[in-house]
Amino acid sequence: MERKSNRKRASTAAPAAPIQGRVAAKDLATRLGVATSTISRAFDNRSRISDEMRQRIIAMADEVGYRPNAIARSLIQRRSGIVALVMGDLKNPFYAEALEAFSLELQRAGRQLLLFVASEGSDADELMPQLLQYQVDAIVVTAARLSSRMSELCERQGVPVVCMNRRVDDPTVWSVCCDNERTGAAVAEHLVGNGRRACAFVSGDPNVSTTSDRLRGFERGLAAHGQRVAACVQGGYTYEGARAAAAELFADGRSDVDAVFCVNDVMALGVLSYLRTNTALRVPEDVAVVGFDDIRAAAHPENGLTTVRQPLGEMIDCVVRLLDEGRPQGSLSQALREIPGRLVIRFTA
Amino acid sequence: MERKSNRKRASTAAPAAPIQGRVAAKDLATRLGVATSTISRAFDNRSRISDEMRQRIIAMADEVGYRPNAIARSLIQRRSGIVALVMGDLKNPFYAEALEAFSLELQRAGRQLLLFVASEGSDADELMPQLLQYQVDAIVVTAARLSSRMSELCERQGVPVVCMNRRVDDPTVWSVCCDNERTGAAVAEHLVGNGRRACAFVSGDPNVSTTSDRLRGFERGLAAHGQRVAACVQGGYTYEGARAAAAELFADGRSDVDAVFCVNDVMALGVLSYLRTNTALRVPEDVAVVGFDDIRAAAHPENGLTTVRQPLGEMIDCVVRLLDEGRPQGSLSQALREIPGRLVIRFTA
DNA sequence: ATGAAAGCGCTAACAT
DNA sequence: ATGTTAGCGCTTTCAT
Repeated sequence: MERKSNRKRASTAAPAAPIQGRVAAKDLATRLGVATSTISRAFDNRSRISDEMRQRIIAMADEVGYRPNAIARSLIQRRSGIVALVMGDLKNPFYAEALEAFSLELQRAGRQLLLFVASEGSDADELMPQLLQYQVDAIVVTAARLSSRMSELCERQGVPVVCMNRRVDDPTVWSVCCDNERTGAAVAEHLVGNGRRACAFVSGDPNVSTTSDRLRGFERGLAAHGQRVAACVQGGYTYEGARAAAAELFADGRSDVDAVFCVNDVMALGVLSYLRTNTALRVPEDVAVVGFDDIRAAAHPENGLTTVRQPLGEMIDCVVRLLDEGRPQGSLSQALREIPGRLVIRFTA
Repeated sequence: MERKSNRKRASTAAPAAPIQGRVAAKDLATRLGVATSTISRAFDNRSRISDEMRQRIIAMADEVGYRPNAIARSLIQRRSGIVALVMGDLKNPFYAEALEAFSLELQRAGRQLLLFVASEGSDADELMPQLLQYQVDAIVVTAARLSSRMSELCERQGVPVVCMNRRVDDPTVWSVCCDNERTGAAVAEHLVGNGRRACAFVSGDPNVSTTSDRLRGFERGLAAHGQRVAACVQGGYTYEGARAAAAELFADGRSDVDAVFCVNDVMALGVLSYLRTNTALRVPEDVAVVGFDDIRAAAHPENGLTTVRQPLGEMIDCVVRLLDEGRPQGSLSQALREIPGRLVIRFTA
């Protein structure tokens, strides 16, 4: 088996030649005295080929270490098998868990995951052109903004987009969320039901649906009992941000706030930390704290955080199913999948 | 501009046609009355092409939304620009942080990241063939085992492999680690220096270098002061596992153990939690706790965990640099890059 | 500086 | 059931 490439190897500044000595279908075909198309068929289960021939080919392939080149296949099939995932903050364990689950689910489906991280502040826009070059079959966006310009770009290329844990006002893009508004209301019910009279809200980015939907529900739930949100501060989605927010909330040392609903668990843990290490206020006696996501740390005994469990598994399943649906065809509401979340009551509220 | 594909569109069970209406170099070329090779040159900076021509082409490309197909380019250049990353447990914030940093670094270098997660217990082996099909330029493995059979497979394909946070006894594979043994010894020094007399060790998988190297250093450091490891229990790398390990360690209620060194922070936090919520032992007065990694939660005021900071940024930089080096050529020790870690003293030891 | 032509490795239509 | 042929979209010689 000699190398048959007559192309001169770039001996210039090429940063190491990664592909070399690979055996191609042609090589196998020559060795076995069959056509390359037969080789191809041996690796396609729905193809008519004799069992005996397939055996021979697979055996030889194993021997010489042949596997079909997925890049070449993608080119001709115009389907790469690759799904792009644009993520925001992996420091939030919720997204790390989501990523792990999503990756496992895709692997099971025999698809590949091309990962992009939208760094602090930046949105998904800059990454889009780069990612489309790789002919991904679909794009999943979470924890990052997606402009309508980019949505149009994807539409033109015919690439389905699904936003996870984000609701987008765009009927050409799928959105998969927890039913944020209803669960927001449920949190309010729970707090008021336990006699809380001054409920504060610690938000992330108020322009993101995840935050605004939960807040709207929370307000509605409070309003049902004649209450309003006692205070609304920004926590920037982070533990440190939430500590600062808590400092603001309980600054004078005897704020009347007796409950805090945080838009995610990371922030709830920050608030908890502040209350416990910087104030004399007791949780839950003096102040109740509620989070959102139900990350693993929420259940740790020293935290015992009351929170809303996001149905991560179901959300992921839904996302993966939508990948094969193409782009949504119907109305805005048809492009939205809301999956019920559940209030998990532990010890902080 | 009409679609020029005469290939019949599979109207069978094709799960939504992801690629459609895309504009190719040929289309651009026709519109501009130039050759496709000229289009190609306009997108290659080191190519000789007149500025004016390039302008025209780029302008038209922007107008019609053309971008070169990276899949086709990969095929001909035999270089995909894709790096595969095989990760283990993303629930450990250290790996989530590592992933985020690595992704950002690759994006900066204009390369793509194909992510694989080796699910619980499974190793990287099953993923390898699948991943090699995609003609990745290099493979980074972390938090997963890599068999020598797989290493050989990669060698045959000429694909460089670098193991991060893992030391592998294979001179054909790069290993990038913190200097685990030295820092393990430093932890022992610190504990003994503070008067500890019965130091326990909470390990992960004893067959993984990360654990065994740290333990060896720890033993050496203790031995220098005539001490030995008082007890060695398994924590399985998890918070829950570490709580169980701590329960074992302090079962009789008055174990003589006065220090615990955990092979990662997640476990150290588990031990801390157990001590604080299930025993009357005070940290650090009665028991010292030391972790490894310096994840963000270690610095949280309610934890104040003394730990070893892994030089994550430097490690990532090193990994990315090695990707362009091809496979290591020299001896085992030349294939190993050890980067100094640093003991960060907070309040638990 | 640009064009023409070959071909990366594979699959799929069309033959037999 | 297998072979022949064309071509996916691009880059890269080789000509001009």
